[in-house]
Amino acid sequence: MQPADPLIATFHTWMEVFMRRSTEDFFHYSKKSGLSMPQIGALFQIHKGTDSVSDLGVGLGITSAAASQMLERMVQFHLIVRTEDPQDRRVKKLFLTEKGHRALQETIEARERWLEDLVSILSDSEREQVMMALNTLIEKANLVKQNTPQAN
Amino acid sequence: MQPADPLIATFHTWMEVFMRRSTEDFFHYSKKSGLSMPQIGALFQIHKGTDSVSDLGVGLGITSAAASQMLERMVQFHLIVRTEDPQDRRVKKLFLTEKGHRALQETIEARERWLEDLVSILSDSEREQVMMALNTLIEKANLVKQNTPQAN
DNA sequence: CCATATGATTAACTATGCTTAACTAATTAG
DNA sequence: CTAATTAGTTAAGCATAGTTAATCATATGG
Repeated sequence: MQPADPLIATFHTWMEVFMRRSTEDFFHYSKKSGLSMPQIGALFQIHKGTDSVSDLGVGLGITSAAASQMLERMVQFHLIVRTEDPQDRRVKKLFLTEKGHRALQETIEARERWLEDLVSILSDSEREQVMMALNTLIEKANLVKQNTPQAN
Repeated sequence: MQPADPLIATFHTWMEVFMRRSTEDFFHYSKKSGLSMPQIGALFQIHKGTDSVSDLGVGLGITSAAASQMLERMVQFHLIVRTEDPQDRRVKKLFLTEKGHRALQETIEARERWLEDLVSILSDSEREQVMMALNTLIEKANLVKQNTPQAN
């Protein structure tokens, strides 16, 4: 159960602290914005590049029927636009509207609010240390194998 | 909109990368486990120390009626136990069961799976750098003002 | 003791999110 | 041209999650 790698263990501790602080903000934002978690998930998927109804279903782990129904609501709320693909008219192309983009941005910002408080109490040398480590992580994250999209 | 502080900006980038990778895992776990997001939120709250029905409602941003109904289901699923407070018999004390603890642990682990891949491609010096930075963050996080629980 | 306040539950109702099954329209294969 | 496949939608039905309003039991203040 306990990870053997001390760095994994440290990440584990950090995640616990991090989740404890950000989850609450996240839920409260979700409530205030009127967006449900599945809807936020859909915004994320489309932001990530998913652009058809059935792919959205795969990304969210639901049937395409469910995806279609959820989309219908989100289109009505003007979070997403759904247009016909001229190449294959059976397919619907999905895009975030300006409102959809803004909503997604706000969910991210909601989780970051307390990070600002955390950053504000770091000394200059600590800031530099954290900055370098994060940049390392960001750089390396791009090298990690993508979640194989068609793997089931 | 764009944060002036470069460390905040770096955190922002890291969060975007991090969210992109972990949100999907999280949703899939939620599906597989049969736990809904509000239920996971409830487990988190109780793990955090919330131990009465109305406080849980406040923590989740819902009415105590809704909290009571959700608890009833979760008690039936043996995720939570609900006992009478002998001090004040109107109050119900809430605790996670062994099963509840395990479920919560798994939600955290689901988000960490890709972190293991990330850690595995770090060099020794990078590992040390990240380890030190995380320990700094963990230590400082405890000094940040708690989310004022009764602030509305 | 009685009135009031508090914590939790229940009832009635609504919306969302999901499923399966049936259907429509468009594409592709023969 | 027809048959089969694919993308998406619609319908029926169910569970979850939320609301407000009413109720019950326990505490508390006079």
